[in-house]
Amino acid sequence: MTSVKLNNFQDIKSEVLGRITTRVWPPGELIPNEEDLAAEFGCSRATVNRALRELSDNGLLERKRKAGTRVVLNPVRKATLSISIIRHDIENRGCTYGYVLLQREHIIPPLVLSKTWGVPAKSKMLHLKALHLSNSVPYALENRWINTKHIPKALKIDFDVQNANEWLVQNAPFNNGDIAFSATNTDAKESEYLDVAQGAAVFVMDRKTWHDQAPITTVRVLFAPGYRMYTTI
Amino acid sequence: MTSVKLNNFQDIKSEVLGRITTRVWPPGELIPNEEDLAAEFGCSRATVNRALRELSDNGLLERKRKAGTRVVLNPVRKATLSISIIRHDIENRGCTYGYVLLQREHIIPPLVLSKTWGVPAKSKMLHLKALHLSNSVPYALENRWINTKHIPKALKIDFDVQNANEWLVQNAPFNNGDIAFSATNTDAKESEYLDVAQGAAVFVMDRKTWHDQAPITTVRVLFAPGYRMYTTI
DNA sequence: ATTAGTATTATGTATAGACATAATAAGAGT
DNA sequence: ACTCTTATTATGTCTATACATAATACTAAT
Repeated sequence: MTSVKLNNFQDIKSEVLGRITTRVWPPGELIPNEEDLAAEFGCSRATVNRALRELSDNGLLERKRKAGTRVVLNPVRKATLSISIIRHDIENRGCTYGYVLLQREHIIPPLVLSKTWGVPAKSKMLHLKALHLSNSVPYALENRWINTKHIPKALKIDFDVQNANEWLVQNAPFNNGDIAFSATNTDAKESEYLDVAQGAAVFVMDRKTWHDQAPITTVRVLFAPGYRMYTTI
Repeated sequence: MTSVKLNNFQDIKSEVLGRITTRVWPPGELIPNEEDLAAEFGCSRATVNRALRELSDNGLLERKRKAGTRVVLNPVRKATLSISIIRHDIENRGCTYGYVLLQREHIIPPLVLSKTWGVPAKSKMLHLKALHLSNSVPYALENRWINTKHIPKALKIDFDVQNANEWLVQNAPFNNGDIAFSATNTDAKESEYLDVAQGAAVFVMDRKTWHDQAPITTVRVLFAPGYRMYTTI
């Protein structure tokens, strides 16, 4: 019964969202097709298309050619989270960032790693351990492997002064990667570095990145207790 | 030098992505405007616009009217993660889902909660504790508060047989919410429910949802050790 | 010089029309 | 019945054009 003319896709998005949440169009229901909605809203089909496409991207609608658009039965809400550079996280909170390289070695990695990356078992990789500090307090402990076969330049960089994370971002672009988040109890060494009691629960991020098929780097970051990763739906 | 005609926005996206990653357009650089790119790629401006808009949504480009489009200096990669219903997570792995209600009470919540939600301090809320099982093994422990002022129906539901998560999804729609992920050591009770050693590190999700301004529910879920949340960049 | 007003520019979005494509339904042939 | 072909339908996308809007640069008036 909205005879109001909706002129932009944002308005249409929220109108449609409203009908979903107020169950005018309940879960599983087939909604009118784009042409009909365009007629109802007094706009073009392209505008309706964009609104519905974005809602579909957000996981609220399911769209299939010929079959039409229906409200998702079990809305799998999609949240986007920004994986930023640790220094930015810290500085955005008004704290001063600090960085310490704990360890650097060019060695043959554990078999698990060369296996999962599909690189020869005997080829060396660059292994770095570093600590990120916020106001001189341990913030995150980073354990990184760099594929020097693909990024030989990395061997010449002095990671004592240059943060590996930031150097890689600038010098070793990647186009795909995967991330896993989990929790773990710190072992003796980790708790020492992070200055917490052994066994303290810490938030963990494991990330692997590739450029096309070539592995770039894999990193495991343990965030000091109290760390929270936020997002909105 | 690509004299190949790119006819769809996907091709243009990957071409532009390629130029970013191979540093033809290095971080911080201003790239040609949409019209010029359209001419180069032999397509219309609308097509270029969509490609660039999506790359901007992914956090790779920064676009400003009049100023133009430039490659982001510190690419804050954006990962989208799907917050699904726990039962789906379990069933998707081919396991059988189980659910046990541990506790149900209609009580005045802790002051912190009524404060952050802006509800009267003396008004009761529905408090539920439940355990999600995968193949009869504890998978996640859920601690939930439901705003019965806004969802009075919830008081009449038998959450012994009906999973609160799923009932709410179907009956109490929300249009915004926020989520935080963290890690914590289990206390005595939690470790008992999850059948793990006390102090075990567990992955935690805290979620609050609203419908417009009205708070719907807040839930804290502790996932049994070993849980990992995945996403890709 | 400072301010107010105007022009310029690149992105943001809408529109009408066209064709492509996936999924389904209907019909024809064996 | 069964398979193959042919419509039909709704979404997916492209095009050309138009105007809106934010941010900047330029210009005239005080």
